[in-house]
Amino acid sequence: MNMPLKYNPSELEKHWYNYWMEHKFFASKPDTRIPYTIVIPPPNVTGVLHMGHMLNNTIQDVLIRRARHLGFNACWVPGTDHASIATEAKVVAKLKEQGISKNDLTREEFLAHAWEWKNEYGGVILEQLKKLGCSCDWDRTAFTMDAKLSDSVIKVFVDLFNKGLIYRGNRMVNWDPEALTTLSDEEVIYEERQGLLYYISYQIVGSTERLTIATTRPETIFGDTAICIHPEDHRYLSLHGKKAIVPLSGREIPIINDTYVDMEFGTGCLKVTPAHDLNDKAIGETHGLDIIDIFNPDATLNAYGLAFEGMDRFKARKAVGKALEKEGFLVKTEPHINKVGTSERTKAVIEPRLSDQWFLKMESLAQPALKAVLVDEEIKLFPKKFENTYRHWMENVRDWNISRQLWWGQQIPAFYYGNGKEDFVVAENATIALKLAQEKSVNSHLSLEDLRQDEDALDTWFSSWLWPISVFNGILEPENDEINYYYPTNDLVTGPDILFFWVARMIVAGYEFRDAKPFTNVYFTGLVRDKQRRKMSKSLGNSPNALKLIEDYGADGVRVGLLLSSAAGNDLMFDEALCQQGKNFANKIWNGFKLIQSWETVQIEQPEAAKKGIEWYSATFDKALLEIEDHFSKYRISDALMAIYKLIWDDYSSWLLELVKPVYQKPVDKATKDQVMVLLENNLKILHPFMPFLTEDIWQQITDRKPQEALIIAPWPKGSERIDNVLLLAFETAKQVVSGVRTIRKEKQIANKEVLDLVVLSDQKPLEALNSVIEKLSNLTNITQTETPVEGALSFRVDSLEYFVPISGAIDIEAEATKVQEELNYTQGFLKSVENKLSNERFVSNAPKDVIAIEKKKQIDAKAKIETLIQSLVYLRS
RNA sequence: GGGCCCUUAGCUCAGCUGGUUCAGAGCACCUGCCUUACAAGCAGGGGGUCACUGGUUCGAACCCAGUAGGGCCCACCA
Repeated sequence: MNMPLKYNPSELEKHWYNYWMEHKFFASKPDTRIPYTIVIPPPNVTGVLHMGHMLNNTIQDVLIRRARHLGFNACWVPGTDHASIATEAKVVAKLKEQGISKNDLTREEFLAHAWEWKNEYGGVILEQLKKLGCSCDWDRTAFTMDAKLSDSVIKVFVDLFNKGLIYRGNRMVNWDPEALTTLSDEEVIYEERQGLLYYISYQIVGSTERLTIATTRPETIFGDTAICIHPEDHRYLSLHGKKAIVPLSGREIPIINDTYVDMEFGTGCLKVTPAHDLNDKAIGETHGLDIIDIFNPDATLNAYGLAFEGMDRFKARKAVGKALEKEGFLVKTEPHINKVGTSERTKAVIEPRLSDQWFLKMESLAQPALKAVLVDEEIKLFPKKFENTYRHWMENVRDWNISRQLWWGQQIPAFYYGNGKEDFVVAENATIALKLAQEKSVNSHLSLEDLRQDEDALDTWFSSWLWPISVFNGILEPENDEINYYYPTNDLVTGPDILFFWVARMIVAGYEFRDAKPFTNVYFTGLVRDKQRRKMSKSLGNSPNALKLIEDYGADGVRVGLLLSSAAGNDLMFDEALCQQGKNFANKIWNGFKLIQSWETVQIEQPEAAKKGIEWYSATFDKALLEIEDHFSKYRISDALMAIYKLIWDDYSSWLLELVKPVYQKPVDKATKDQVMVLLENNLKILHPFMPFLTEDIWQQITDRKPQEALIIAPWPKGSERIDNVLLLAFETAKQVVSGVRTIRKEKQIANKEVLDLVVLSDQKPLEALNSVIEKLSNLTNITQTETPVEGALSFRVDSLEYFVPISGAIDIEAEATKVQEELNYTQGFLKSVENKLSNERFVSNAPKDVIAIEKKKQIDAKAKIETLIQSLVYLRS
């Protein structure tokens, strides 16, 4: 067979992906096997693959492929999220480019554009996942606005409303003036901003007195409806019951008392603007204050802003400041750092705003979800530290604002039939709504035309929180076979940034709608950062092009590169060099295969060295397998990969292959080739989840295979329960001897080709078992034993035995003696510390028996070694 | 302001119930090698006061307290 010299990923990847698809290896249907299910965290439908997705989905693919090897019915459900706010913003921007304004379109027209956009670009990211090798069951691809998923959302809304958990309320909400919608608390990111604290003086009505307040937002004085002071503040006792005049507008507002005011801050006087601050609103409610909203939805000032009407809030802030200064109301300004809420999506500064919104009561819903993670441990979070964060959020969970002033999404199924506050009904559709409305209003003449559906859409997360259920249609048909088989799912792999948005809410939804957890394990990946530890972001332009990486390094190389340094929960400092390492690894394996493949076999006896080597590698493999299992069980994916990496690179390639390799152009015995091939196959099986393409390719090259023999579904190797530790230990010693000879070769510049002798100084029966291994790897003619030191030879020590390599030419006796002396000094020091320990009575009486035994063995070994060292020294200097 | 976590080799990180798997790994680095599978490689090698200070202990990277630095989450102080 002709093999290319180097591994060439791009063509092979396409080929094998098609092969897997063609034979439906990714597809899953309920059967008698145990299911293993993952639902993908659905990426934004209009998104493109970035490094976070790559990491995330590689891990999922590793888990799902491993589950397939282990014989589970593995099902990975892919899909996308409609991402209402982000997608709507993109569609609006695109329309704007075409000269179309959203305001000129009807809801239906706009949605038509949005769907068009979705249909055009919606599949892109999923196609990119295929390039990465993701083995999703693509027939199951779901979208959060598919008919069934949307119907599920509506059903759930109606259900929760009927349970009294959803309510409509006029509340202070987070308003994004750019997206023109409200945001949930979770979508607001607080940032420290340098600003100014303005000290403004207010005239007291009917007096020449003035009082000074401190504010960061002078533009909101037009919304002031009171000045508030602390009732016990001695400075202001005279002001109780008086009124003040708002500068610039001239309105009279009351001066009120409330213990909320912090006497220490600013001047101890607080201006109260109930429409634009949550606390002010609370004060306003206790004191029955008016509410004056001074902003338009886009955060420009409205008519209350008088001369500043139409001006943006930040421009208005400066302008008002100037006007106040000009009119003599501004006492001073001070630099001041405050925290400003910004929109996660648009980065716009959030404006607290009073409006009618829909809310979901969370407190009772949170209880089972809290218990499941923290008490029953039905759901495990990896790393565990996130349980603290989870607890904190869940215990202080606030009602969830679920309405958004957007069109792209599920429209809120509330129907209004009149102008009264309670003149609405909630129902799955207009027909049912009409019936309910007729009953509620006691007006049987109401018709469909009289109903107005709420204009708002639901928060995207209000559909994705159902994802693990709704992809199996478990809301609409709660007893269908699929949901009963696949739910609860097994693992969820996602970023910690959506712990609250998504993970916590899915847990809530799971218990509320299925009375069962949505998944068993949650694995949180780290954030992908660049080498300078900066978050990867579009604006910084530091995010590499994911597809370009796959082109350059191969999907397998990129997968390895990403996984190698991504310990669970730690951020991953992405460096392309890691992908290079992955690519190198692929090439290494490729070449290893090429070597075996090239061997001609003949019927000759298997060399002893090969036999021993194969035995040893089998044991090493079994041991590694246990270690790998352990890593997987703890979701230490990176460590599992590293264990395989070292197994294949060091143990398999550097030791085993070198050991069984025939001399150039000489044939090899059949047993060796066959056995090494089996070992290679086992390597491929455990590596396949990480490097699916390369491994499948080699697997199929080893021999012609039927589809049912494909590597992707090959059973995971069964390791031996008992590991031959004696052999492993003996081999370690042999390796050290080999290293010893190699070091001598290197130091004395003796070519590898030159055959050497090795003499072991020992009065005991020497260990001959692995001599064949040592001879082969060190290129020795034979190993002999002696009871006296060898003259004119270089020496080294392994454990308590001394080895001699006789060489022609002069030996630098002094150098040899110095080397021995140094080792003697070290060993004597070591012995002293051991003996100190052993002569310490408290150690002997307190330490466990086995620890003492170990120390005693150390003592004996050290003593023996010292003796041989002294002998050598005496001999060298004689 | 409250809570959680981190600090180990040049870099990224392991190090489990304190004791020979305790000072490790990968990469990077240095020195030889184009030795016929692989220079995308092979062989050999150097490198750390385990952030700092104190305590507990026969024994501390590991437990406790404090200090310094870094990160994350939560929170309405204008």
